[in-house]
Amino acid sequence: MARRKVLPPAAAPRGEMAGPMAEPLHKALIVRTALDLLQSEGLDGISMRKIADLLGVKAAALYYHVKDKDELLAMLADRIGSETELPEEGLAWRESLRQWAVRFREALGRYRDSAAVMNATLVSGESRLTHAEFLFRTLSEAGFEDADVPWLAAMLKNYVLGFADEERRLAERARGDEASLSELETEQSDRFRALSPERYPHMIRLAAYTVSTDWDREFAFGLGVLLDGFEARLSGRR
Amino acid sequence: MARRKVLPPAAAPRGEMAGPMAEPLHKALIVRTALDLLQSEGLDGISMRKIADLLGVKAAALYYHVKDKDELLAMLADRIGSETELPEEGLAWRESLRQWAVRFREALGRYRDSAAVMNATLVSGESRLTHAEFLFRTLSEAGFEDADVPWLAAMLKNYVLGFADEERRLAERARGDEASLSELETEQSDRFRALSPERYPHMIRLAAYTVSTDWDREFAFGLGVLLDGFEARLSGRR
DNA sequence: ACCTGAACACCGTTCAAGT
DNA sequence: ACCTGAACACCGTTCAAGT
Repeated sequence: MARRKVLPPAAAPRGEMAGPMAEPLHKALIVRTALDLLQSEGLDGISMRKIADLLGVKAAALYYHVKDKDELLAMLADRIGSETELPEEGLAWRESLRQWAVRFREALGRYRDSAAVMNATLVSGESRLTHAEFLFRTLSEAGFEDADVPWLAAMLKNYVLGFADEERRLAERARGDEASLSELETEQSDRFRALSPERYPHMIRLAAYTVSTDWDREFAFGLGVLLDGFEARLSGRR
Repeated sequence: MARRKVLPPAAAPRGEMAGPMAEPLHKALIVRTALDLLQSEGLDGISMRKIADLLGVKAAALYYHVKDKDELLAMLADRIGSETELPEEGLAWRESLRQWAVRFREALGRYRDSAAVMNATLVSGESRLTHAEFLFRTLSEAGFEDADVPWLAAMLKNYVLGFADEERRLAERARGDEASLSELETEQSDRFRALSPERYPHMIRLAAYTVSTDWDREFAFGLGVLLDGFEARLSGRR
């Protein structure tokens, strides 16, 4: 059983900056490899054994550096989250939250199954805490009630994650089939036409809108609706 | 390796009603057994081999009745969805949607990891289609733009699913630890106290609100915010 | 300190063969 | 028609042992 020799994906920075408390070099390497694997095979394709293989090492070796797979996934989630840049200071709260959501979605879009990875783990790493702090601050300064702030923050986060997850599910259906886009659409509209017109009249009438979706527009639309709801809370209270 | 003999969970109704086109009796039995397993062990604990074991049969036998595990999960999702009763006719759209969301959440609450099961599969079964039709109809009759209806329906569905999923994640943390509720709360507030006050001032200030949550109140709150957003769309357009 | 060998206790799925 | 035996190609994790 020949083991294919694999070059580590982009050599780790091993400069003299590495002080005494230097972050365990291999942890970062493992995370990066796992991220590559996530990209190429998706969440289901990620396994301790494959990661080890890519690193030219036995699976057991990983457990010297990492507690278990869950810890690894949490680190992945934090890495993905860390790629969202916070909006600049001084924006109005609504624009600030809007930009955060847009950028968060973009970051999620850069990795396969990223929403599922985020959902599989609780907030723990530094980057995700920073994002929570940003949301809390923005909402507080906007004048929302203290008790409402964590709830609103969760809603916004869940909106983006839920949206990204749905996008992924549809994208997954397209993968594998050759003619990804148009074929999927005709297939879906066939599914709609097969429905009983007496039982599902509205679904059939609106089939056209469901079948071919402009994801960017849908995301912006939903974000607007959600932030309108936020705003209502604000003007209602004062 | 003694195999424990297990009585099938509630004998299947095998009356003379079973005509020539009778639904394959065993499909229903498999689904019920899987549902029991979901309840007792959670989504991760569900496996074809365990289901077969509970039925006193070999795993391979299941593949005579069911295409693969994904199909089984989709059937589970549809069963869970089917336990949501639609609101009565004649309610105002807002109250109708509110009730639907409350009942959907209740149905999800009756099974472990149900939100994850729903998310793992696309809408396909009859019950989920019926729910979609209900949402489409209610939104259409409320006067929303045709193009917006599917998007709004998705938002509401995703709100409930996201909420239920978050609830589950927190509940999972509690499981296993003995003093489930209060211990979890103190543990969480310890995590907050450990945060750097310079970096996370708002998170620390609002820790009390994050730590002990009244899930019912939070759900109702978020639902109100979301429907406010819907309403804004309506009054803006006309 | 860091890694391997080997094992344990699992998976989903296929398929020829039995009844 | 319905199920079993047996195999294939996988999993995550542990732990004594090697260097």
